[in-house]
Amino acid sequence: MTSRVTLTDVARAAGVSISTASLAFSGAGPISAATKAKVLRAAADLGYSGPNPVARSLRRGRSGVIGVVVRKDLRQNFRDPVAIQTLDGVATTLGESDLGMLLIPTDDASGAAPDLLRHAAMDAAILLNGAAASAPSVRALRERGTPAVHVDAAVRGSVSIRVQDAAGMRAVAEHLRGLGHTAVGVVTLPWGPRAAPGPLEVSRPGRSSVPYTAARWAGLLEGGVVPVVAQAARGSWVEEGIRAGHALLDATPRPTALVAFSDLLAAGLLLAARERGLRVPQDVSVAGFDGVDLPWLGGDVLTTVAQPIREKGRMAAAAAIALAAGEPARSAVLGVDLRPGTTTGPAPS
Amino acid sequence: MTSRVTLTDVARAAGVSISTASLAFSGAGPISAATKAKVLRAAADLGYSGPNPVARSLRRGRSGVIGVVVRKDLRQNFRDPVAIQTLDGVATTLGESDLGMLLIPTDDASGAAPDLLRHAAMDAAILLNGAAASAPSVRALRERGTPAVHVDAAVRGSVSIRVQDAAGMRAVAEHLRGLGHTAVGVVTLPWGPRAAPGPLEVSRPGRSSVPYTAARWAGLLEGGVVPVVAQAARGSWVEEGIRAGHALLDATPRPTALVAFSDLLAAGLLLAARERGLRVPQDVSVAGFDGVDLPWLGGDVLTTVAQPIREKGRMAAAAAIALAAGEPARSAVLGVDLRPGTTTGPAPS
DNA sequence: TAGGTCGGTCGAAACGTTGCGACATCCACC
DNA sequence: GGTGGATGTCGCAACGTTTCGACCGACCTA
Repeated sequence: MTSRVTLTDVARAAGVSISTASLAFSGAGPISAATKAKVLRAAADLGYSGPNPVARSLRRGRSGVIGVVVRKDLRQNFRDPVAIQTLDGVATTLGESDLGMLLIPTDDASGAAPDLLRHAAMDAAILLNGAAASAPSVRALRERGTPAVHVDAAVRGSVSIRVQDAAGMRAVAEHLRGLGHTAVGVVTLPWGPRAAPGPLEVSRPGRSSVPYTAARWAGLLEGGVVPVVAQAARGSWVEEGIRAGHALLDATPRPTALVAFSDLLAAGLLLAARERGLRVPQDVSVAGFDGVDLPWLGGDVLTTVAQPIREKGRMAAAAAIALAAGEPARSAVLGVDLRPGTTTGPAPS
Repeated sequence: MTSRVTLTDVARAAGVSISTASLAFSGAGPISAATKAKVLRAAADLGYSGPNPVARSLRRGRSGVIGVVVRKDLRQNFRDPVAIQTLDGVATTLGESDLGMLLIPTDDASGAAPDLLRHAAMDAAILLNGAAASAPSVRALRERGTPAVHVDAAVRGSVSIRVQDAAGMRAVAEHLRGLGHTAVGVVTLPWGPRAAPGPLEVSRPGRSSVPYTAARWAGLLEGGVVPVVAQAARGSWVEEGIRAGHALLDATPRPTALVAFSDLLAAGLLLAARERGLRVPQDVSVAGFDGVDLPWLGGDVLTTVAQPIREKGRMAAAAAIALAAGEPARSAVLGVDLRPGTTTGPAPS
């Protein structure tokens, strides 16, 4: 039902050859103004709305679509301001090049890549958020020969766009040490696709299989902070922060500072502290990671590490565009920025 | 660079005709197990990863892609839990049919439909959130002959999926009247693409050009509540709720109840009231619309009208799938449900 | 043994474009 | 007046698939 009328019909109606009619639309190649007008006129008369995109793609060998691989549960995915801003950056840059953005939800837990990923028409793919960098997805793209850009994860032989996770967390650690904190509690992002959420053995937590989670933990240690108690979250959600917050504040001796691997988690920590009647930062300091806006936090300004999220998305899109065109693309690691707020202060004596 | 090897190569390598090789993949039509295995074997050897989706689409006359038209600024769009859940519903249902989801950001303000909307390959389109139902987008789809499903907006001659906006707001109005409130302040969703945000003339506000905003306002009146003061928001954001909340609470006499056209706005109202040291609901009642989770609200449970957001998305997707297949689809208006919480109470005497 | 059926395979014709090379036509210039 | 270069226009061959109808054995039934 799309368009029954084709370029052939238009050409016939205009009294020109198909090639000429094509020129009138593609704009590439010499064509007289008169002929062009004649063709466009005929097209309008027939209700022809431009060349069939599928046929054009086939002929050109490019679909004009970039696949964006996201977590299956969009609800949880998009509840995360980081994911949203990344996506926004991607959309902005793709839009500037008039490229389509095909959303491909994948389920990390299931062992197989979705059909869409294996069969949809696309010139390149962007795997968002590291989480989607699960083996099946990556393998499926390899098999298809579709070039891929990984965000927040380094994959051998692929382009990746990341931020300085370790350095950022190191800065937080040093900030807290400078304030005299020695008893620090931590809530991390999920430790791995199949790792259980909840208490984490602080002495030897093992290495997280999520690249940025591992890097942030490492940064903490590099900065000289060895957490006295830690919790792994199920996701970057406020509720998880609240839950973890209570768990961490139950520890004895009570930590004087809490660090979260995301701002949403940090917000949860803050709320948990408030629920217990603890003053922030007098009784307990709280720091996060990401640098997103949390307008509902009230007067507090969260101490956090700002990462250039939107820029990350833009760079990923730019890389994907290059790869789609057959050009090389470079990986990048973007800088982060410790932004002290009102939620961290000197350790209580 | 996608796949240089084609079905022709595979057929040759397997020693069968191209048609037979095609059958081995499409599965449609009779083919002996032996031949099929032979073909798949040859395909694996050559690194052939299945039929080229573009060529298949051209031949089949269907692209397997549904366009989803959203507001240009994804950041603001996806900050809205309603939009996200709708999208989640759409994604779920499309995923079940292995259909692709092409995100098409549109700028309502600009007069033209984006190139993507006019030229991308898709079998049908879903216009989300009413906001995207601006004339240029709709016209562009009409011209292309692409069937469209409108969410939260009724467009003549198109399928639309909506909720009972008026009835929901009427229920809120009756609820508040039952509690004895007579001085009610309101913050609405944007009044129109070009309408100025800020104070609204309550006696004759004019008709909102946004369908659901108009319907909710009408519902309020039907329920017997004539606002004593009103503010139009710029969008469904907490910050706007806070701003509007202060403006509304500045009115004299101060309203005893505040109604918001969305839960995010209601959350803002709540925060504004708290900032002023007002007790909710003893000093002022607050009600919202949507029924989304706001885990960071603290102990309060917002009185609101729950709408089946995810279901709305699913129905829109189902309708789009039907239209894409050339089948008819029905419009629908989904029911809503007043859910009294702890934020509304008797009017102070 | 002849006729009918059916499972399996194949050729060829689309699907709707684009772009290369060929071919006119015309003007300018020596 | 002939040569050369623009300038438009056109035919034709892809692009990689699917699908329709034809074909050909083999098996079944009368």
